[in-house]
Amino acid sequence: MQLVSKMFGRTLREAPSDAEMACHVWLARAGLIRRLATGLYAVQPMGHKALKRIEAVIRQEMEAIDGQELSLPLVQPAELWEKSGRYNLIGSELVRFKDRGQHPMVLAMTHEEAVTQVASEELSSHRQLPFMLWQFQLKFRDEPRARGGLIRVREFTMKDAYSFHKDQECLDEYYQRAYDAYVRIFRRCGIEPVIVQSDTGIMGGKVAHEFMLQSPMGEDSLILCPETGYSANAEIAVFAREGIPGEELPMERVATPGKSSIDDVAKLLGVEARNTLKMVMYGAEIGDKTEFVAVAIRGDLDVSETKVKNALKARVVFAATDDMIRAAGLVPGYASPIGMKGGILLVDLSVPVSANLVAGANEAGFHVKNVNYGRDFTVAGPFSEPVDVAQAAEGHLEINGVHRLKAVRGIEIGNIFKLGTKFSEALGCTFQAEDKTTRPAVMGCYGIGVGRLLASVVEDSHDDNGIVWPKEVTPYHVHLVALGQGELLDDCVKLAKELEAAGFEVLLDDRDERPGVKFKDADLWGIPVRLALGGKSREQGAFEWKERKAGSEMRLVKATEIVEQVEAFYKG
RNA sequence: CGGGAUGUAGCUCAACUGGUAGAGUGCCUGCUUUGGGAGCAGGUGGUCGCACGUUCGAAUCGUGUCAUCCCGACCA
Repeated sequence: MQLVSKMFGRTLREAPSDAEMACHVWLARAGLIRRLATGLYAVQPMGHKALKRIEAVIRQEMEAIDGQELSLPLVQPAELWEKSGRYNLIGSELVRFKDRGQHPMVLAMTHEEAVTQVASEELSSHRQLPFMLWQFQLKFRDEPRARGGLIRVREFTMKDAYSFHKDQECLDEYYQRAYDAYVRIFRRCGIEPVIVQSDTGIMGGKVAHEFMLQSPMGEDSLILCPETGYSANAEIAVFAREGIPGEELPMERVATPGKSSIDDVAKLLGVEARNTLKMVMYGAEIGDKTEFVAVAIRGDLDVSETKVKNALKARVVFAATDDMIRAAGLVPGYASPIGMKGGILLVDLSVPVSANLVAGANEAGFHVKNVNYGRDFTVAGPFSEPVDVAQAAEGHLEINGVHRLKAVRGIEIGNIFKLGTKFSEALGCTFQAEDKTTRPAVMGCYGIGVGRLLASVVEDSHDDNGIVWPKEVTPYHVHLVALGQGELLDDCVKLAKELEAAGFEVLLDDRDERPGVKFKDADLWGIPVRLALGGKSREQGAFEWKERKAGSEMRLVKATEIVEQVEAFYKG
């Protein structure tokens, strides 16, 4: 048993001033985490216990889908990352350094390279496939912006799993098993995940899902359609454009002095934002070239940079500078697709279905009315037709044009990804197939940030007084509160030993403190079952049984029946 | 990397117009108290982030720097 009087870590009466999110406040106030530096946290003993419970759940589920646990190094030779092409692809979030022999090294931010390298050394025959390797391992990502306590940190433990298959079909089948295992993991942690399709980027994969905790504090925007079941991260969500039909009118140049924003222009001309055409300009690194890219999109929509990046197969897109814009013959604030010279012009699907838009005139202080796609301009560059580069939002039509989409926020707590053969090809992870050909393994990867999941559990399960642990991940099963010393405390120790003999972990508050202090701390720590022993209950040979969850009533339970009832509670 | 803000006791925060450091809480001691963060008394605890400058004198003004937080950009 853990005696509170001896437990390292104390509770705080007030939240640290840097705590914004509820999970950060309660983890800090309960003494489970302490900040060491930006994005770097110490997890104190009680927090560590909860982490280990979460890991145990994950380990069970990984074993249930035939995963084999291993351990790969955090420090890796840069060479490995050069082989996969990510050494130069990834920016400064990848920490690079040299060891004493001046060899370039990195701190791994994920382990695809290492696991593929290791697999390639063992794999030779299709008979060995499929297999799945996984680990709990540190990752280091020098995030430009850590936030939310454990929600977004720089160093963290991730459960990362990698599966290897002889073909796509086998991967597809396994992917579904991993998907189901993920649902079980989160439910056992008390979270009902929202599952969305997610960006696969240029990593070579085609299908990926993110598991989200729905929360207004989430960093991601999710698009859901309750009627059709469609769900996707907003950055890739598809939707039907509502057109603006009309007979094409002659273009007309109008003065709009000092009005360069969509809202200002629309107001001045007495039209809606949806009747305008806006140009959003980017620089894009494609291959080893930097290209100027202009996106023409209807004024009521926002550009999804993820979609732009994917459409262009670009590594990076960034906001274009005024110089780049002028070099393409465009006037910042009054840019128009008509008269653009050079570069790539992407046109969103919203543009061709909308008649007589107001666009810039490529001349400061002027716009042009009644601009129509096809008649007045078309796409330029590698694309022959308009593409989907708009960000979906609340109220848009789902792709079939029948139902309205909903938007919610979410915290990403896990992802699964059909990687394909990108890494196995790059690192030579091949095998001999039945037909004697040599083929690269088809891979999938599956990640869960353990610390972020811990924080998400708390974010999802707390009240005004502290944490409310779900049964499966609570750091202790029973919190015994001794409201006195001497024989009364002896009785508590006796019960604690009985509970431990039955396999439960017990926290015993043996401090010589007033009851109020103990109850306040009990609420902060949030152990599901609190058993208090005071003078009155002791006379009746009973403990006061109080559950942490909302609305539970206190009741007396005879000391002799406690173990049985705790067993029933945790089985139920 | 842009925009905004903040750095004073372990924690949360005060300190006017420049005059030499405060409260609450925590921690230690004693007495009283003992069912929802007790009361009284005494005590502990700070190079006012750091550097330079202005000044007779700087927590306070200026410059620089570092750190932290928020918004955005970024996020295999």
